[in-house]
Amino acid sequence: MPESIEIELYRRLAERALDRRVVEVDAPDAWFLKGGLTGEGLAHAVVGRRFTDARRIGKLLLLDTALPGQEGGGPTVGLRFGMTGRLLVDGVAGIDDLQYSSMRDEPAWDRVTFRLEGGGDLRIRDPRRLGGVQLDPDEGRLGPDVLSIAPAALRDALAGSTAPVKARLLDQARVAGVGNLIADEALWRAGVDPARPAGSLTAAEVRRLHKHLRTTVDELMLRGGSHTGDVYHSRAAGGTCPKDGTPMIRRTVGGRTTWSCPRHQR
DNA sequence: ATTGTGGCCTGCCCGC
DNA sequence: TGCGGGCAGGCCACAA
Repeated sequence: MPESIEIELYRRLAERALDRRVVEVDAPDAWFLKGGLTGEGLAHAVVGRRFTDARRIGKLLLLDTALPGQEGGGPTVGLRFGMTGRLLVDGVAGIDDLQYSSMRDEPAWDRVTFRLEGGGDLRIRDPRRLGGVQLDPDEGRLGPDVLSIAPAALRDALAGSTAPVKARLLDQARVAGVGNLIADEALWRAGVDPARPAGSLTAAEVRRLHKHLRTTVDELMLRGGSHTGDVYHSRAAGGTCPKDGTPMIRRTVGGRTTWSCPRHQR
């Protein structure tokens, strides 16, 4: 599913749409528009403007707008992809292989399309409609981004909490961009039990988790997705730990299906 | 405030 | 071969 890794790849793809005037907006699915936004409101906000910047905070993709010849001043379009949303620019997909979604070329799943001058478009295609589009989303609600979080910031995000460390990692207000697969992979690499109270981690464990969070995201980005982790294929019945061969255990932690190694994750 | 739970969405997979 | 019940998880509303 799209986590920060996939959204970052989407962001890079979205840069192809920069500095091209939006000539039309097609938003056939009212449910997909969030925060009271309507199709008319979205069209009014962006038609005649161009996207000036493609930014990302966690799993939120942000497209800034401005009138031609101006630096800014237009609203910001926020795109969320849920777990099955894909971004397409000029018919090119940002991700070839998206777990739990469908790769079928099905235009009926296009929830919002921005048509650009000279042909071409930027569209969000989401079979399960778990994503959404919003104007000027509150960026302040998101914690530091996992791609750049500092050790001290991770420490602060975990300190003093009785919630499972995995739940804290998945809380976008604490750390932005960690999804279920990255959380399981990083905790597995760091040898930390996902169910441990977040505040119970020692300083050394937090440093270790920080290191593995960062390297996990970097590596999986190079490999092409959040489903390319070392432990990914062990997240199934009968799966064994790639480190020590111990049968993996499946639990619900932080409300999410969680796979971990009972031997080396402590 | 913090933490946990349930529901939303629907294509796909599995077993019958 | 067709059918139907679970399943997947990001996000939000709500409860305690």
